Amino acid sequence: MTQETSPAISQDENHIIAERRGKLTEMRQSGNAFPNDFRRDSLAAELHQRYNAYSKEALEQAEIIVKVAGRMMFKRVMGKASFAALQDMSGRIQLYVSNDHTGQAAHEAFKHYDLGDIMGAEGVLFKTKTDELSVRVTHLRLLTKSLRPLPEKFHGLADQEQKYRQRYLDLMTNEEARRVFTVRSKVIQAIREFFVARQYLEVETPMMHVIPGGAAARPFTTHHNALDMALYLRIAPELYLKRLVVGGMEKVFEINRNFRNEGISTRHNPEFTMLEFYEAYQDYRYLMDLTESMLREVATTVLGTSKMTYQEREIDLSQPFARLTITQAIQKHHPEYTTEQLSDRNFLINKLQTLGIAYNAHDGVGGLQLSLFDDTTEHLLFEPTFIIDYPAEVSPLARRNDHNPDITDRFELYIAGREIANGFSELNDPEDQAARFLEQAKAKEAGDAEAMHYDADYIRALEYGLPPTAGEGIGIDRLIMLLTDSPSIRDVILFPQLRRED
RNA sequence: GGGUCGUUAGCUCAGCUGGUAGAGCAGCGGACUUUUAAUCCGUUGGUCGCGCGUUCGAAUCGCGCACGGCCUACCA
Repeated sequence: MTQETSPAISQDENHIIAERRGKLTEMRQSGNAFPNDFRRDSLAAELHQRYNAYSKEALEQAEIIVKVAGRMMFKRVMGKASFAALQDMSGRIQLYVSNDHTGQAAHEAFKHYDLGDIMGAEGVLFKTKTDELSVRVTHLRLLTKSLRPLPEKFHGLADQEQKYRQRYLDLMTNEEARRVFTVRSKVIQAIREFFVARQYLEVETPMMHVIPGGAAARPFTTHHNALDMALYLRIAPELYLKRLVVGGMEKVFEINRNFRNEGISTRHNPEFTMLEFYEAYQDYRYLMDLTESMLREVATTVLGTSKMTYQEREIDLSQPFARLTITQAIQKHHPEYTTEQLSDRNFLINKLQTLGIAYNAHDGVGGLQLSLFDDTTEHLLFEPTFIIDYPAEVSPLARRNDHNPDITDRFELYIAGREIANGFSELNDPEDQAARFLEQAKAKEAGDAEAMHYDADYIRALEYGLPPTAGEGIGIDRLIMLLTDSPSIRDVILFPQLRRED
């Protein structure tokens, strides 16, 4: 629009691009090089589904005329006849282009078409010697000239960086990439249907927050010019969704992006997709049951099964998920710790120091147990496991347990050694919430960059009365990783965050 | 941020202890009317990521930088 954007094709571009550019110039001279009047009437996969079962003879007799369009992925020229494959959104269909049926002039023109060109073809369905459903082309048109050569046809695109930067190439050439992102789309669709079927309302709350809240994380900062004020990209939608419950939306959910200004890894992208949902008059135990059914239902709907393989290990979502407290989980995997030791502050501090695990010196027993758990046990929770009874000091938005005010009615769900979900009975006591915000604000002043702000507007909302409510967040990207057997979060995000290219 | 591995033709990759860069695919020219990673003949194509150094000589050895993968840290 305003300036050349890199990577521009330079004058001394490689000969392949120069060759193709020459062909495009010829097309421009002989008419509209970018026509948009071809309409297809069939998709590749539909044709295979409907006609693969036909015999050669039956197909010839039926004389089925189809119009297909797509990108040319292979081309085999054999003198007076040729084969090519068109790839469309559903799959591939083979074309048979020949002097006899397509005409000599059109066939000669076809010989100069390039892999990657987008074309439209009309013809009659038939089956080849080897029984492959194909279109015997009568009319062929080049719809969009491709100037750049495709990645190698057999190996596809292998370079990880290029797959992420130029995802379209990955999608063009790698079936696995298409599969992963199709599954992703279907999973989100299935989740939506799961909640809508239960009378949940889908909502969208602000992405730009005046006070970032709802999670312990560092936000991205931006600035609104007209208002002349700092804004933060949201780290969680939680506080807004609970305001909606105050307003009477008793069942709400949101599937949208969160932004956290932290490191990047195979499990972290600065922007990631989160499902959050809230239901009034329910508690965290109900959420655990609901989560189990949802994951089972989504997996069954999308994959056809609730059993899957993740990085060569079996995950079975059909069995009831384990439910363990933090200390039970530690002891299950590290039986050497006694219950007495795990409730002894001095023992825990000693142990954490010995193991070289970072911990907060002000933490009580619960926080120290959690530090030990995070470092020694979390990664071992391969089978779906709910960890329950989180300490209040690390759960500033969760309701205190009725029998033990030091812990909250909260759980996290671990699968394949990773946190997938975090849910709790919501703290709806505005005075307790105010006190906890104050503690967070104090921690922030003491240097904890991830501590929460005091959110007076949220307290005001609670003072109108939040019904007893259960709420949960599920990391969608990580869930997709499990369901698609992807080792890196970058494999399930279309355009993961990378450094600038130049 | 730290550690580690990588970056060679448009793509996939070789290139040993330093001796002036190669294959397959793609491309170009030719043969071939049912191919399946089509085949056969001929052929074009390289700032070996960038910079500095060591050396008579560097894709190869050393240092620095850029980008990426993996591990790790912060986190979901």
